[in-house]
Amino acid sequence: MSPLDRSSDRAIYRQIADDLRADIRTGAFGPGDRLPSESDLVARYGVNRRTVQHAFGLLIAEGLVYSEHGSGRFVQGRPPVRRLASDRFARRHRRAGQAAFTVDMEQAGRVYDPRNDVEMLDLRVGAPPDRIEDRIGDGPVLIRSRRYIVEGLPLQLATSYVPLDVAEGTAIMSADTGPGGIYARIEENGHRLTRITEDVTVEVAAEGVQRLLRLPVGAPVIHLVRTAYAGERAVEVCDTFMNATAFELSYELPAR
Amino acid sequence: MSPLDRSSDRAIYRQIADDLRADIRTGAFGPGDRLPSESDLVARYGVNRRTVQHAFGLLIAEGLVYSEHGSGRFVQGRPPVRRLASDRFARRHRRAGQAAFTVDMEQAGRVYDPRNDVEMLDLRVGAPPDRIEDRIGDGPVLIRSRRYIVEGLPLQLATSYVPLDVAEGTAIMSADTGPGGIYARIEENGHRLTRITEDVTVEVAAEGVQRLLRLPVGAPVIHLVRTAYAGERAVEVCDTFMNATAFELSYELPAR
DNA sequence: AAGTGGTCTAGACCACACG
DNA sequence: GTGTGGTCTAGACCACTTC
Repeated sequence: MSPLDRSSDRAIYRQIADDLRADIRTGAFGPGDRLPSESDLVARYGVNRRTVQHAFGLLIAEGLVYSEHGSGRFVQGRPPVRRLASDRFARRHRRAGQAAFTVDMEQAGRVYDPRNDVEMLDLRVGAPPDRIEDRIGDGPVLIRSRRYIVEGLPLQLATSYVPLDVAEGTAIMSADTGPGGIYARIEENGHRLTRITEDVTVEVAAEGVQRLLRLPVGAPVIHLVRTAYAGERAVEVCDTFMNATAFELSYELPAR
Repeated sequence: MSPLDRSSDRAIYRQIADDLRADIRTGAFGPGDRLPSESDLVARYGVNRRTVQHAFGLLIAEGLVYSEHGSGRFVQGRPPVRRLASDRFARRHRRAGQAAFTVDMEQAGRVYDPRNDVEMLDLRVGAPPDRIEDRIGDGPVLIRSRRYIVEGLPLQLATSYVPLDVAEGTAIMSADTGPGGIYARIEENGHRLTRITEDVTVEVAAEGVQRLLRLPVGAPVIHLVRTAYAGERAVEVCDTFMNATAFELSYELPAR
């Protein structure tokens, strides 16, 4: 730890954040370690508690640290999962019985078991919300909301919308969609997928999302809307919120 | 404006943020409008100034509001630019003399002139940094750093690395790369592009990036690393930081 | 000069976690 | 109970913008 430079242009809270960041990067504090408490740092630097909190606010926003009320602040673990968009939907994976998320986690070397680590939040027939209706039409759809938990941390919320006539009579209607996931069932039902689009934005997590992903207030999330087409028809829209610090999205484009 | 509910579980600063957010969404304050000052809100809600600041902190993190020291806080304008990744590198655009960024801005209806709105930050021959060397090899490269300004706002920083033998003798070496941009010149020089990869992460802006993009402290940026291949060889790596609230990334994938 | 936001201090009450 | 972080108040000094 370096002493504070009170005469510096750099704000005190930033200097403290710099110190802690350096300690984490050099490995003085490893993943999962508890960082010094607010009162420790107040004593060490001779500053106010709010100033220490301000410093932690930065590190938390950076995804380097997380806070547990009543317990302490800890170094965030694992690096991002690389999500190979152009490979994860490959038919060969579906044939091998693997859904896309499982492919990602396996390639990232994470411990993930689709039988235990997916929570069904909602499963019903209904009308699509407005911004999904633009993509999939206004007929009745099957709505599947689920939360993916990896190594104890919720990484992703996904809500799939499938036109009822596409889903009906398949395992898409039930909690367990079977090997290869939704896309395998859609293709078995006679809709051969031709192309998939993904639209990616970065947003600050709304309150529901923030709570379900166990994120700090103000944390960014990746909002990804995927649309799968069979010919000209959209046969699935998947609305996904991902922990922004936990993923790297990887795409391959043709150079037409 | 609704009154505060002091007995609510919802923190005061969040209630104030909710109020202001609603006023912006309903259009009570439009793009570019100045919001009430801290002292206005202190008087209106009967809270401390720090609490008002905390509320603004959320709205700023959301990209809804920006702050000008000494002047006030203002409603952030324009919606995100949709960046059609699968189309923007199409050869037909290069043939038409348009670089990828120009294609995006034109499709988004933004006022942008590549002759005035690109600042060259760096243009030299050197060694690639480590994380780029992994992609492009350790030979000498041409390094081009530029900042893209749209309607007065810096939206993107991009640093291109091109192996010197690919760039030499072309307009890539000079400030103005000519119609169709770098990729047009690379292809003219005998390297036909075969594929492009893009790796996307979300990060909190480091200080240099934050200043150059005129972002608030702690703001998220999209970090996009694009690699262009001619056959097996990487002929350009472009390291890009984008204002995360200003872009929507749009991809199309084959359903192989 | 007056108004604005940026930062910092001092002190307080609360909710949550852990032993 | 004790320690932890979450929130709020009161007051202060500073830097920047505008008139």
